[in-house]
Amino acid sequence: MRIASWNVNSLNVRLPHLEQWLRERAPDVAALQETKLEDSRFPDDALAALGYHSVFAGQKTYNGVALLSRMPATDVQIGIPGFEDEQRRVIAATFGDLRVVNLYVVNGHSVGSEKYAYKLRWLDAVHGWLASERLRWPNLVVLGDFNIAPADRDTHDPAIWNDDSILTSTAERAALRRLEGLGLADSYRWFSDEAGQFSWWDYRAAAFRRNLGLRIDLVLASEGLRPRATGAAIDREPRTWERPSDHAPVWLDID
DNA sequence: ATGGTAGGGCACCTA
Repeated sequence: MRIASWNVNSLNVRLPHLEQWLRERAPDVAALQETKLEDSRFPDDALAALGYHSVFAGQKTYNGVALLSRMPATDVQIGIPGFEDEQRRVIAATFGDLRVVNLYVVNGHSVGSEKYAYKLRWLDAVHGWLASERLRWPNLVVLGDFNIAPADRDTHDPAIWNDDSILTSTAERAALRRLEGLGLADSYRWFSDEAGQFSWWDYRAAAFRRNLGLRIDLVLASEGLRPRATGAAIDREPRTWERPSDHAPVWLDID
């Protein structure tokens, strides 16, 4: 079973990319972020033609998340329970014995900004919710665009991406570690200790060609899934296509 | 190099 995540940065623009990628990589579950589409415009018919069910929570212009799956979703949850938020950043659903939580974590703009405070508040609310999800579901996968690079080896330059930089600051990394403290592991690290493996590259300054990136798209999995895990990947190929998303798809394969 | 590029939507905001 392949569980994937991809920040598509506008599904309106990236639908052809997504269709090709679904055909080639055949994920069983795909979590999408930054769909930037109102629900009435979600291309569920086109995705159904490829054999995927869709559940989604979108809005105009910004944010938007979706879960595509071979089997229908049950127990769909949109948003963080008890946390008022107009921004569509969270959708969760159950597929068989697996609970899947798709997150588009707040970017945060810059350390100390209002958006940064919102990011930390939002992550705190996610932590509280996931603590109960973790008890309810032994097989829990929390994946998406975390907008946090877990460690220095997940950045192209730790001098730039330091304790005071957005996406790598001390408080952001502490929030990520708190989520991991619930018994969730960065599953990519079950398979690779390599530095310089990135999932996002800025559109500017030829960052992809120069591999100036960050690994901020993560698949956290409950420790009980580790014996079932058979591989993890960052799929750089769609980043080489014409008019790409700035993010690469990532995935975890489990038996 | 406080720039650079991309998406949405038509003036800037977000990333």
